[in-house]
Amino acid sequence: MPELPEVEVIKQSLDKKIKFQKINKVLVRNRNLRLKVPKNFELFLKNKKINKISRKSKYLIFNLSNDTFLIIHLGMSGTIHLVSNRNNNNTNTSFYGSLNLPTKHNHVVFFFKKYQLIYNDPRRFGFIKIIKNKKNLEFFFNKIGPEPLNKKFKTRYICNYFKGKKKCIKSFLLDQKFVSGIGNIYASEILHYSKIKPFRQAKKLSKIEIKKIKYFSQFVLNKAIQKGGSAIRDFKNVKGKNDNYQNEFKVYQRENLNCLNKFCYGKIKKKIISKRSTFFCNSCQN
DNA sequence: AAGAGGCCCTGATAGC
DNA sequence: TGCTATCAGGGCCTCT
Repeated sequence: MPELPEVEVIKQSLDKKIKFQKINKVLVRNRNLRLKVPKNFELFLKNKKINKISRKSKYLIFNLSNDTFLIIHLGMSGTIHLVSNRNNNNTNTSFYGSLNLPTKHNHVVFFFKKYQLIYNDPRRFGFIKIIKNKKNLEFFFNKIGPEPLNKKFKTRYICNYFKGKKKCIKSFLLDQKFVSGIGNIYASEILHYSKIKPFRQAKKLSKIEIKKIKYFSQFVLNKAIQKGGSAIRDFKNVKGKNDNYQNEFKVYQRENLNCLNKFCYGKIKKKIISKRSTFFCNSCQN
């Protein structure tokens, strides 16, 4: 379940390896991703150069030659692997998203001079899409709200957005139209830091509480990026098991364990909110 | 308009 | 052992 930090880590890693490289060839093994990979996909990308790699919320963006863009969304089980062409026996292989290249579900392969970039996605909730000019790109991202790390994510913006909204705060943190980049794991973590119960109604939050949510959204995401993302179930990070944000989880998947906050004797509870498991402390979150 | 719920999908795990 | 049920989750869609 790659959220903003995981995608950022992938972006930074890819930047070092395939920026300014030319796509020599594309192989599509399975077109049935969340969006169908079009028939002319391979031909269209052939010989296009990657001029820039960026990220917007959970989307990876490749700026290609001729004002075209390739965007990749990893859904919840998508991973990206970068395999060196020099050794086909998988020793000294560079990869992102998993410690080993899976044998199944390698749906799309991009061939570069030195590397193969492999898009793997068992559940196929992710997609790869070509966008043909900057205006269309802007239109595509218009539907998406600001990132927590963006200047637009202001206390005033949040307060205004929450006016009259009965939906709970946890649901809003997952609502990409309101704020983009937070997924189910970090939403629980952010609310625990903020000491706010996930099922509180958005409109009933005080300004101070909203400031806390804003602050800890940034805090948690930044810390996760620093740690190289989280290695949970489908997502494993290139930096290895000992250095990732998973070890920092205060509530996620800690049901019935003690709250880690000093002087708090509460227990972590699990509750399903809008079909997603949500973790919180029954004592120190108000 | 806002919000609730369904759906897409496969793999891991639990229970019988 | 082998079957079925359940859960995991992001985002888009439909319905009220």
